[in-house]
Amino acid sequence: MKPLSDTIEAFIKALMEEEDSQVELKRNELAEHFQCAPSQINYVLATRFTPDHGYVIESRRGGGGYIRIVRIASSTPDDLLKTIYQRVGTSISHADALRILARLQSEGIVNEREAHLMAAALAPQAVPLPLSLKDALCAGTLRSMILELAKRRKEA
Amino acid sequence: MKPLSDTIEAFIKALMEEEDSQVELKRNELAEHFQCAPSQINYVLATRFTPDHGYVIESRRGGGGYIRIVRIASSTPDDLLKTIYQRVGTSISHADALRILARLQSEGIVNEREAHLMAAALAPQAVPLPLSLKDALCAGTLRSMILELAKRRKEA
DNA sequence: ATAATATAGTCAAAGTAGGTCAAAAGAGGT
DNA sequence: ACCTCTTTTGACCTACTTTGACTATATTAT
Repeated sequence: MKPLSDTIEAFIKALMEEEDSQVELKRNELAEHFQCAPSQINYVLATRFTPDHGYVIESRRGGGGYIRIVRIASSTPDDLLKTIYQRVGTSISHADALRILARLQSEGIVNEREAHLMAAALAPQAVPLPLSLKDALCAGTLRSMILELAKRRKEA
Repeated sequence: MKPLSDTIEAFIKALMEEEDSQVELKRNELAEHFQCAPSQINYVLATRFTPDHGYVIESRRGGGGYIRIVRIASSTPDDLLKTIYQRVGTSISHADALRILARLQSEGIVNEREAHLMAAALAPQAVPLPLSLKDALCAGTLRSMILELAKRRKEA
């Protein structure tokens, strides 16, 4: 049984397909539709529609309130790589790193196979490291791979 | 009386026969079915479905969690991956790791871009680690990527 | 203005599910 | 009996999901 979150995510993405990379929805209606707590919607947004994923959320409360999800217009791939590189910084959680990989794939900068390969490189290794170091290592590896991608773009 | 582990192993293998060398199962359900501790399942996986045995495991926790077991096919490139995987072991020098990447590329298992991406993941990170750990980390990362390649060959 | 109503946001707790590890139990060999 | 290897279990851990109580903000009615 797939978790509701996945279903809601797919639902929203389907909507975005139709409407030019942008949807506006009512939190309560959506929650009603899926028979779940309204905050469930927030959870889905927070875990699957973050800026790392390439989305921006706008919303308003009160009467006539809404939630708008906008797909960030992609600049050139090179700019994007630069931005992401900086975002990674010197420490990043494994979960955030995976979000960035999803982004790279959805932007067509890497294909699915490459994304999985990169994810494999980031997998929590059997090397027992203190948590603080792990995030640093994750960042270092990811940055290194991003640089490689950027470099190849130049060469091509 | 045959140990439970053998029975569970056989059960899983039978499942894999039906479903194209690939099963997805719920740890708790399986444990329930065999009236054993859930961790028993992990034991079976750890002792009978390792990469050395030709299997790769993926899993997810939380609601909707699962364990997927994928059998690595045994055509020639797969055998090579298997061999290389064993060669890597639990510790490998950076230089040796790069040689292995060269090999993977010359065998046509990865293309140049992928080889470079993998090399980037293995680049000595700016994380200060004792040399012994670095080689272990290098091995872990490389093994992880090799498994990913093996898995994808199966899926393709 | 103020109050009522309609939304959305936050956060922590509960729920679900797999992972790890070490100790206890069992089986076989000497 | 004793040692060793394998199996089995349970306590504790980590990760992901779902919910609900409480909060914040906007609109509408009085």
